[in-house]
Amino acid sequence: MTQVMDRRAARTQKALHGALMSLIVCKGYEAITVQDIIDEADVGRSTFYSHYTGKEDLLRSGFQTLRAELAEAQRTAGAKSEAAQDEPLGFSLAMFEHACEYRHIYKALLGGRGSVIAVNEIRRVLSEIVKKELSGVREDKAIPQDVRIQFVVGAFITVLTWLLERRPRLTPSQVDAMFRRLVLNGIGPSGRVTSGQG
Amino acid sequence: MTQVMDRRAARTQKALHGALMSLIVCKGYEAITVQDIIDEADVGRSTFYSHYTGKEDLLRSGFQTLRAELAEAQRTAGAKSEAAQDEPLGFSLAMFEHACEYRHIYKALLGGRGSVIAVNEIRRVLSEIVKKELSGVREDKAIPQDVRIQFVVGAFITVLTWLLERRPRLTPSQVDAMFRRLVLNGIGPSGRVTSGQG
DNA sequence: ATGATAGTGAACATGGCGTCCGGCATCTTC
DNA sequence: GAAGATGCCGGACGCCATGTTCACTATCAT
Repeated sequence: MTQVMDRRAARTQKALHGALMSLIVCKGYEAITVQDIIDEADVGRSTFYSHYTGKEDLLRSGFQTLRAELAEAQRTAGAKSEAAQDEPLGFSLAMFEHACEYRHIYKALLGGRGSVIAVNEIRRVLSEIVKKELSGVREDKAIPQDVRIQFVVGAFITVLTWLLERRPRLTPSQVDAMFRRLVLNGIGPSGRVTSGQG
Repeated sequence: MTQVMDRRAARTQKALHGALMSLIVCKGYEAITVQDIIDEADVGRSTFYSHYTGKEDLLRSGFQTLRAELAEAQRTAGAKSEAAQDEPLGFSLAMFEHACEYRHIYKALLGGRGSVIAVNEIRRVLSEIVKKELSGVREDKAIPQDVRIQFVVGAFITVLTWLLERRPRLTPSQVDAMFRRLVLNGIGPSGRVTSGQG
């Protein structure tokens, strides 16, 4: 797939991806038209369609890159601190750091007018990671493993979205601590529950 | 707003809402065109645009009804079992029951090709409910209240989506138990339970 | 009965989508 | 390095959905 590709084609695809990213940051995914993309990338209309079936296809193909980058981030983070290896959910800190680095893109993708496709893709990538992390955890309760996986992924996206939209200035470590607290302990045990109704 | 409305206008709006719901179940929100809606509802094109600015507006207006219905469900559920009042997150069981009753609609709205708008609206409605429920809980940790709210809402939607897409045959009670377990205790400590859970 | 209010359906302008074809830059082969 | 093959380029075209307008008709209130 990533074989010797015509230099022209490579240049075109790179330009298209870059254009899409810029536009996502500028005006959000939904509002982007194919015309915008080819205009920004400065390529012909038919060229676009000879590479991708539409803007959705282009976006999806971009997530191949993201997947590789995340895997890389996981690897380097694992090497950096071995503590992360031991802890359950060791992936989260590296992920938060990666997300903070590409804040503007993640924000546009996850927030307000983002696309369902993007969120789903992110969910898929995260699910794979979490699945591996949870494979060593005992499963004695009545909660299926896939529910647990989706629960963790959902919580991560929740915290991440909140971070991107409300508190840009927190450090990844602080956010990670919140995330782990929520996922590992929930909201019940730590805070004393007095009465349900206020 | 809900004043004496011209019988004709009322009939039209009802027909449009019904048509939208049917179509959502049939082909999913995204694939619906205005033409589909007015065709299904058997009203003129200009009539549609005299009531709503587009299909998004029609959908949003439908959530006013949903909001009222949920409030009603909360009330009747609260009256039915007083245990739900005492427990934290007493809203969840009634919500799961409501969702199971309108399974096909929720599934089309939340699942695969659903709209961002619908999910956001559902999140908003749920956030209000959860906010009230959590108002009595102490907040001494480093986790802001709004994060906690979004965490609960996210977990609820996660479990609900999973229920709708994977396990249609579980009872609301069973699903509710799973949800509470996850939200209150998390996935970390294998058996640690502080609050008495059945 | 008579205005007033609301719905009807066809036609129109707009704009994005996806395709097609003539033209040309780049790669291969000798 | 020249000539043919490859395949990208870009403008033009048809299609479809959107949202608006207008002359006309049906229903409501007085």
